[in-house]
Amino acid sequence: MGTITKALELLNHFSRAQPALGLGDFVRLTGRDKATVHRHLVELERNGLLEQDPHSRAYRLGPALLRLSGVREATFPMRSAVRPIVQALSRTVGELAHVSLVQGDLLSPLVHADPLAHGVQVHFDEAELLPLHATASGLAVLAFAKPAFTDAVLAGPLPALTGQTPTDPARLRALLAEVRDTGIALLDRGFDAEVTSQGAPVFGASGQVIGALSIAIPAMRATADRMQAIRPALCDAAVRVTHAVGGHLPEAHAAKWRTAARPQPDPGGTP
Amino acid sequence: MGTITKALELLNHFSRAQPALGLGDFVRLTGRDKATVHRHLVELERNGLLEQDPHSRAYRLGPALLRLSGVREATFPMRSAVRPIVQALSRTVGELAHVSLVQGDLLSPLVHADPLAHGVQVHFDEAELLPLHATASGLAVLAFAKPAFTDAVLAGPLPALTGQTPTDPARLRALLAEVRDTGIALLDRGFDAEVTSQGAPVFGASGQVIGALSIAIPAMRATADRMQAIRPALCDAAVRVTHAVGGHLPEAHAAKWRTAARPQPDPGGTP
DNA sequence: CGGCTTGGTTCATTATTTGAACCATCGGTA
DNA sequence: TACCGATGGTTCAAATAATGAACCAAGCCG
Repeated sequence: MGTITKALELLNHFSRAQPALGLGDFVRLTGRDKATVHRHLVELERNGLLEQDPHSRAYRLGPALLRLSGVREATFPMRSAVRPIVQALSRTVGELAHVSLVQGDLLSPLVHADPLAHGVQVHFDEAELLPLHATASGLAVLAFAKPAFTDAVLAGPLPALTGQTPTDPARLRALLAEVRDTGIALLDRGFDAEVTSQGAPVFGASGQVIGALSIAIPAMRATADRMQAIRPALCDAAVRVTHAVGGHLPEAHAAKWRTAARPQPDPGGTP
Repeated sequence: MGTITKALELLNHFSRAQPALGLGDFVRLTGRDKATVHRHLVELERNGLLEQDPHSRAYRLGPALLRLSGVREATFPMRSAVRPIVQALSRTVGELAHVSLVQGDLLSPLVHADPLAHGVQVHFDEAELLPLHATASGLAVLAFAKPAFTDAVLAGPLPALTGQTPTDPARLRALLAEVRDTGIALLDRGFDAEVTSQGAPVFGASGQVIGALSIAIPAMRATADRMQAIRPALCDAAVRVTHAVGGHLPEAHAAKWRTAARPQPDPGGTP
């Protein structure tokens, strides 16, 4: 891993819950030497990616991020193109929906929409990076990613976040095969002990997976029927998101969703 | 200069006018070796700060910026706190106004507001970093910055952007003395041959300068009277911006503005 | 096909990052 | 006042990672 990555990874420790971190916090979080971390922090600050509170000496995300994200949205308005689709989906199914994009071997949230239709609601922090092996979004990505990428992820550490997180590579491969069949990933309480989610891949301009669109439901409301009922809307929205980001849906996938999205005609099995 | 800074400086070459750049472009812009630049680009991409178009192979700013800037604004809403003040100022004086913050030895725009009151209007690209020695904002900053900082900047290269750019350190120091006197910086056609601007410093929590609020006017409309007439509104807005960002206005400065902002009672000179 | 441009890779050389030990400062406490 | 423990920050020899000249590959154009 290069120095640049080591420094940039510091940025990923910020979240809504932890908007400011001190030198010591970073040392604990990264396990790196204090001097190293400090130099990285100073260099990030010099470039405006961080900002140091002159009194508490804690670091927070810097103003350059606003400037740069502004340029991106002004010239390549992916978030604003995707947001209405996610909002519409969230409204029609009455549950939390989000689009997240692959970043290294994690998923980085792009937008989420909260329908606020129920008293109990899945909580989503757009700042937190999501693991690939423990989320429906991640499975949707892994199932359609280049084999080399999937292999690399399955070879890496696969921490169990709940008692139900799939951590065995063999079991994960079986799950991925299912996802490839249906075009949709389903994961019950793999990331959070009280959440079930269902996701569909989102593709980029040359037909490669770039992320996923998912719906997260409190496990208590997530009956098999309900999950099935959601599918058509999910597939439809995933296609729209793919198009909104300038992506191209592989024909194989389009066909899959035309059938998979349809309510199962006969659970007993058809020829 | 560290490796991290070298890599992050690549991000500063993007703008609204140049939202995507190829490897060769960066090599030309930075003067660094192709291999080096390429590695930096790859590492920035891995961390989501850049994104590569799979077809054209050009790089553009990445989606991680959206996520990170979202966290910053959610937890430390500086931009949204400042925007209304800048908009109001822009509306009352009928000219372009902007707040920019110090970042290394440049200014990084935070917000700008366009009143759209005249046919001819100053154009402002929020993505472009501004030099300290050639802008009213920069002079406002240099005048009140720590001497070590000002010295370092004046010792560095001071490129002439127009025929009127002050590039002589001695002349710059004279200008800064004037700025310290009035609390306001005025610069005529130093950055753009057709623009005059006037700026006031913005202070941080411990009373140090962190940036400036400026008004930029097409030189043809910038009569001395008009520049003078603008001052009270500019000072007032700068105080509000300082407070909005959680900053503290040094008492010396507050006093200065109370007098400087008032229309000059007698141009002939008073005791 | 050959020449030109652009993106990307290799590997010996070189400069930069690294980290253990050290210093400074703050807040609390006797 | 002196002491203590925490926290942020700095130094300099040792080790590792960054560098760039030369090279390869793919697309484009006549």
